[in-house]
Amino acid sequence: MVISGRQGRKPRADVQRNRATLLETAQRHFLRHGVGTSLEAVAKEAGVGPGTLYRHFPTREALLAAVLQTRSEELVARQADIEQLGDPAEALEQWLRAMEEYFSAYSGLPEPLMAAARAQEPDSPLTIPCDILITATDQYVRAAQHAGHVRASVQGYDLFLAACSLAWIKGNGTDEESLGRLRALIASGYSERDAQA
Amino acid sequence: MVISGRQGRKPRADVQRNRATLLETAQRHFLRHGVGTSLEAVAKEAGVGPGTLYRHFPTREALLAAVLQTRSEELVARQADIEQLGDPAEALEQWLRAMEEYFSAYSGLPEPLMAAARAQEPDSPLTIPCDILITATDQYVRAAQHAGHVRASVQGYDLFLAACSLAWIKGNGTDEESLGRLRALIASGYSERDAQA
DNA sequence: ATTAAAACGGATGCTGCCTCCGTATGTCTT
DNA sequence: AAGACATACGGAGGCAGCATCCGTTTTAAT
Repeated sequence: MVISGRQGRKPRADVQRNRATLLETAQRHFLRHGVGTSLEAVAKEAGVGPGTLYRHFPTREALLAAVLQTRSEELVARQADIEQLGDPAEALEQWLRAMEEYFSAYSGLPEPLMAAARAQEPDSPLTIPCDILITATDQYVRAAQHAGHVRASVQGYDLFLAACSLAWIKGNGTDEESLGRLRALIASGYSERDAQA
Repeated sequence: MVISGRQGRKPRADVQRNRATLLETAQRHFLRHGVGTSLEAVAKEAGVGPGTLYRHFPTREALLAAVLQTRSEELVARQADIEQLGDPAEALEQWLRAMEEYFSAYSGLPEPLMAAARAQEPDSPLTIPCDILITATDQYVRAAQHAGHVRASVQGYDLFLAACSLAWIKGNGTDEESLGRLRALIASGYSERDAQA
């Protein structure tokens, strides 16, 4: 019996090449046509057959998760920026904006995110990334609560849902004005009323 | 040339019968399988061909609008209840809940509602119903503002969006607890801070 | 009963999903 | 360098749903 970590053979070169091309093409199509875009079209434009696409990414969600993975560096970068500023309330707000923008990148993204977030069993490739985001949100929330800026009843998960919703609304074409008002409304909703810096 | 209002002929009996059967069947399918259910299946179960369905309701949205129409009596009834209570803040809150429940009736309903709400040109059969709801919301908002219970910056449209979002979240399977917290957060967001009854 | 308008319904063409397997490609061995 | 073997490729094909079109049937009027 062989230890599973040991590989008897170098992986083939075309595998990684195809995977990279597929990811790149998928990202473009998701950007242009939303998350529901035709996977056949992606495969065709990537110059591979449908079978190859499905072997690399068995489901649409798997492909989506892989594309998001490559894009997650943005979020990490913004986290670094956010940690710079000392104000926990400001940090929370910026983090929520960062998530919202991340979620708005492709139209139709919030739906699968929500579906993955509620799942306990990681039955979706998006579940783990979602949990990471929720945990991160919860940390920002706790910090702001500790500083007396955010109501005690608020949970990170709640604000994750809120960010998802805002992204969903934005993706459905609502004007930036109404969106801004709603965002402010939510912010005012989670803020502690007599908060003073 | 005949005045368009005058009908030369009694409408055929099967027309109305089919229409009624289709609406009834569609409602059941929307309830069970969501708004995205197969229209072919609806037609088959209603005992008509696909052509008949599409003649009566040229698009999925048209069918949806017609189904919602029959269900709108609920909302009207709740409006009557709401007008009973004198408190405008309470009235607004109950109205928002009523809309949220109405929107949650079929999974996948919030999406087309949002799409119809933002459209200026009534290019969708849902646009007019949506506008009615938004206007009604605005009236509840104004009354509550006048009584000093709601912040001046809030608009009816904003809370319509909020109700849509809550319904969307609920439809995606979020537990009732988180949903309740989010609802409270929103309520606290639009309320005037120093409001006293 | 006849006629003509109006509605029916299903065959049809299309797109997209996903799988399966014969074939091609790349890697290791000698 | 060449053969052998594993691995990946790709596209044909089956399936489901959408939306349309037109020959046929049903219905109301005469």
